[in-house]
Amino acid sequence: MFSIGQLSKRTKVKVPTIRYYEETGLLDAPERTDGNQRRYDAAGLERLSFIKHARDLGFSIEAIAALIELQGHPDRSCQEATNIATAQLSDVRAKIKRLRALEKELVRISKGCDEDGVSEDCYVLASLSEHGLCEREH
Amino acid sequence: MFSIGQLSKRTKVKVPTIRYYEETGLLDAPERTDGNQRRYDAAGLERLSFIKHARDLGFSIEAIAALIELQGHPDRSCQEATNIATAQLSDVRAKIKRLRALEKELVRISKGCDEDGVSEDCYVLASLSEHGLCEREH
DNA sequence: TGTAGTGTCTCTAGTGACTAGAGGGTCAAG
DNA sequence: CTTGACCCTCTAGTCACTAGAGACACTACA
Repeated sequence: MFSIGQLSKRTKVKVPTIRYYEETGLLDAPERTDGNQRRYDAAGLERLSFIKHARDLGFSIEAIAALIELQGHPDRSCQEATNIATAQLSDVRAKIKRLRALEKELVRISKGCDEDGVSEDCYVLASLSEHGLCEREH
Repeated sequence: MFSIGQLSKRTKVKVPTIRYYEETGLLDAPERTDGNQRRYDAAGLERLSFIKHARDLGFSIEAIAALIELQGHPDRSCQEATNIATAQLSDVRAKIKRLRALEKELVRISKGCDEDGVSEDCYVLASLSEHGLCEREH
């Protein structure tokens, strides 16, 4: 049995975050000592590791709740779990796409003035003022 | 002079967001009609367009406040504005890098089971349970 | 058994950048 | 002068936590 602090160290999830997961129902409420402190078993550790891993991959709490729900239903697990993962993947890809557009624009903007010290019309500021200076939508 | 709704339409910034910008000091409080409604002039429109554009490029409110501050100081504008833009650029690049790692991992995970319908050990769920199945850190 | 020090408890409030809703007042056209 | 669209302030909610206060529990050592 682990205390919340030990669980925190093993999973690298902070103590208040663990309590937050419990509050939101992602994590089952564990047993308590006589003094009202939480004591976790191996199942709690496993569950929290799962959550941590999914969060690291950017899944929302909601998506994780759905995945956990599926763990209890092996009959319909695989396809639905894959769907959730695929949705997460397109989300990530959309974000990448958008960020790459921003990257290009920012490169263009910041190249404008940094070469010859002070110019009276700052290209960065001018670019932000006039959308017309942009090469594409963002 | 524009009402807040007209300003909203022109800039595509929602009305409550405009009020929020005013509240946080990003936007100057405009004149009011006798009936206490906001009336904006061209300067207000320009300022809000600037903010919108910078937000679209992912600058934080804090960074935008700094950029606005610089607009009043042309003597030290350029270098500092470029620094802010460059910081934003590295931020964007860091995010892209991380997302690309996630993308790879998600591709790997979701390829695991979607081919032959139902399998009793869902690879998606298994992958999330065991970090050891991952190819790299994320 | 006492005590010191670390860990844990609950509760409230704060983060960033908004968004939603209630309950009212104002403006402009017809 | 009424109708309907617009606007006002204020509070509370979003997501996924994070921070802090004030109190209580556990453990190791003397």
